[in-house]
Amino acid sequence: MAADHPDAHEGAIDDLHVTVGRRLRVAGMRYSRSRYAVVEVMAGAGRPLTLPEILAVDAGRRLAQSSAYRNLGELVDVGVARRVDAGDDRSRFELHESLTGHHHHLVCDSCGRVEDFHVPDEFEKQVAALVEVAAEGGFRVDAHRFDMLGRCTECR
Amino acid sequence: MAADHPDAHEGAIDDLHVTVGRRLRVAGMRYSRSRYAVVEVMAGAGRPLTLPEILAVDAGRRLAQSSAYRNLGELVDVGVARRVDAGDDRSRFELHESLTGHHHHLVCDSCGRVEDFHVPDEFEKQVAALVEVAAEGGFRVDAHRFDMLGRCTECR
DNA sequence: CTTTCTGCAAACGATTTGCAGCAGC
DNA sequence: GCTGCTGCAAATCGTTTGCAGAAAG
Repeated sequence: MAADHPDAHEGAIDDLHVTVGRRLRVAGMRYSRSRYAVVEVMAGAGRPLTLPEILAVDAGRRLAQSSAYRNLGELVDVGVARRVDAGDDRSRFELHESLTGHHHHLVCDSCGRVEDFHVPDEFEKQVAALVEVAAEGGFRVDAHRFDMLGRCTECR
Repeated sequence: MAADHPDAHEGAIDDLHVTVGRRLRVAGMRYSRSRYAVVEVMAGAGRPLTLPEILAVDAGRRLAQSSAYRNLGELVDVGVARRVDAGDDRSRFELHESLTGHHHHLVCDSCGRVEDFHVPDEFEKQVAALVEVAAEGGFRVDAHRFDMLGRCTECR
């Protein structure tokens, strides 16, 4: 539902894989089937997924847990994926914002589910102002994170 | 913001301990020396601390790691402390916002250090508007989290 | 005294890593 | 063939938990 468009144009999912393949190659890595599958799953989710969730969706492929973790770590390193923290003990992963567009999250304290949430430019402008304030204090801001925590529709 | 505690008056540190003691008592718990020490350390830090940091500051008291974790968990349960997530693998703890006031964080990606950061009301108003949007979508927002990630003065 | 803490050590669970064999170019 | 990737199992590491003895009230 939240699989909106991101940057400039970017048409189909094909472009996504082309881009991912390029980023991996630049880093001297191969775009193996496992990695392709993991990217495919994240692209189709529209929200950050835990590793068990990624393995489940990709069930038919019998990808080893350790390989999935390894792949995700590498995808994060080359700027294709991002690790999302939801407060519970497990990490979640989503495609990097350079591929899906800047957004924030709604985190359910009950079930842990995380949904994407897009905010108006107005809000981001305010953030830009705060980045300035932080810079004046000697802190160089590279990114920001805004999450709203509460109860999702299922858990209310 | 945050679940308001009726006894959340801000003032001297004495008041802090009185308040903490009351909240624990209400929950049928005692304000033991260990818990007092942990609260004291957090109050003096002014930023979220990891468990090793808390134990270090409180070195002279030889508090067992497991007890510290247990105390912190309980303090979180009774609304005296809050667990802060900084992206790395360890949790950080700070006094609950009902005791210190609402604020956000600056997180250093390099050293992991987390600093408190207060934002103008203007910003919080925007957040309130977003909370409305989320509510319309069926998500009940109980709290929010805004962090700016980057390099602190030490690590630039 | 009775109930709630604490310390110690063992248990946990998510994530990481060493290694031998398989796949990609 | 090289080189990099995968599966398997063992190793990590922060955090949690079971218990018996030590405080708090």
